[in-house]
Amino acid sequence: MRNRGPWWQKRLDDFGFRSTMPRKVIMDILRQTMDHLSAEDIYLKAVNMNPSIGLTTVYRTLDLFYQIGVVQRFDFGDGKARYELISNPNKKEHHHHLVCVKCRNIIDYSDFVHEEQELMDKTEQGLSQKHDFDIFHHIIHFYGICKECKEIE
Amino acid sequence: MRNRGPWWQKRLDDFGFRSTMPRKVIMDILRQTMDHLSAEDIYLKAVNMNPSIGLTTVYRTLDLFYQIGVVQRFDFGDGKARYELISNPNKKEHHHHLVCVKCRNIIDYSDFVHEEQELMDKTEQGLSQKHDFDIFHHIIHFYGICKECKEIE
DNA sequence: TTGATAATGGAAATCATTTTCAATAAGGAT
DNA sequence: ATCCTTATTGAAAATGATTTCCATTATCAA
Repeated sequence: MRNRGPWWQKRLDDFGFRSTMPRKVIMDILRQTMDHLSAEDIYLKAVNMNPSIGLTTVYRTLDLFYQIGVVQRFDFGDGKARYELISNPNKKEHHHHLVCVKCRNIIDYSDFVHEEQELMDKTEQGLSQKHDFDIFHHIIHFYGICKECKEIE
Repeated sequence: MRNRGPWWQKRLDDFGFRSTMPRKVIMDILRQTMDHLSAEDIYLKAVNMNPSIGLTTVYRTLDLFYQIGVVQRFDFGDGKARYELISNPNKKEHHHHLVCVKCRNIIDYSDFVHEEQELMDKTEQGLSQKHDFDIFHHIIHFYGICKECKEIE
């Protein structure tokens, strides 16, 4: 039975991967949060839903999801990878991140994205040509101190 | 004897840190390259210059340099931190990175930086206000495939 | 229902980085 | 120049995230 269910299941199928219980559980977890979860965060939630799921599988699954373009993977500088679902595969909804270097909280923002997008497109084109480099995507992170951490001290 | 030598030595001194042999060696290495070296890259070069230098010291020194604002630290997604000297502490010469996801090579670019800077300043201001967030710096990385890797296949 | 094999989980391995701790060396005071 | 305090060092062990190994299990096309 081919190409049934939600888009990410179709994508698994298209790539010849199976639609297994751990993959469904991990996908559910990703869909139910706005946070930027680490592999271990996800593992803890997954075990809660089905104790038989192993940490190894979580790592493997997240990597698989990353490879087939179902999640984005970020590194915010705390030594662990963090994952975010790509909710709509067609229009890559563009947002970037504010990272608090104190509490390590991450704020998504999508303001200024329009002007930004223009400049970024222009920059990408220019860079592609100048360096003969095929650009797939870019990331922008702002680092600083968040409201709460400012107030604390 | 205070505040002698190059700016980074002054900075060490201002922070009350000593100017030791390993620190000098590591600084020399950083000044002699345009590459984005990992701790181990630097360790290998350092041992070449003075076999008594230990890997631990390299990690510690790089972290120290980072803390006092002498180097920048980057993560390009290959699981190891990479370091770049801040050549002039006053005018933070702004450049960003093109990262080849195949060969992991990194190209610095400083084109488009002027327009980019304007937009980034504007964005920083807007975000700071909206989220009451003090922004210190930002990073922009472009990911893609470099010229050489395209030609290979 | 079955059979080939993709996927799994647990344990052990790996890799970058950090911690511990006793020995050493930088640099202000003498 | 020498002494003395203590920051700094190097080696080994510890840590933490992620990966590999491998025997068992589960998915899905036939």
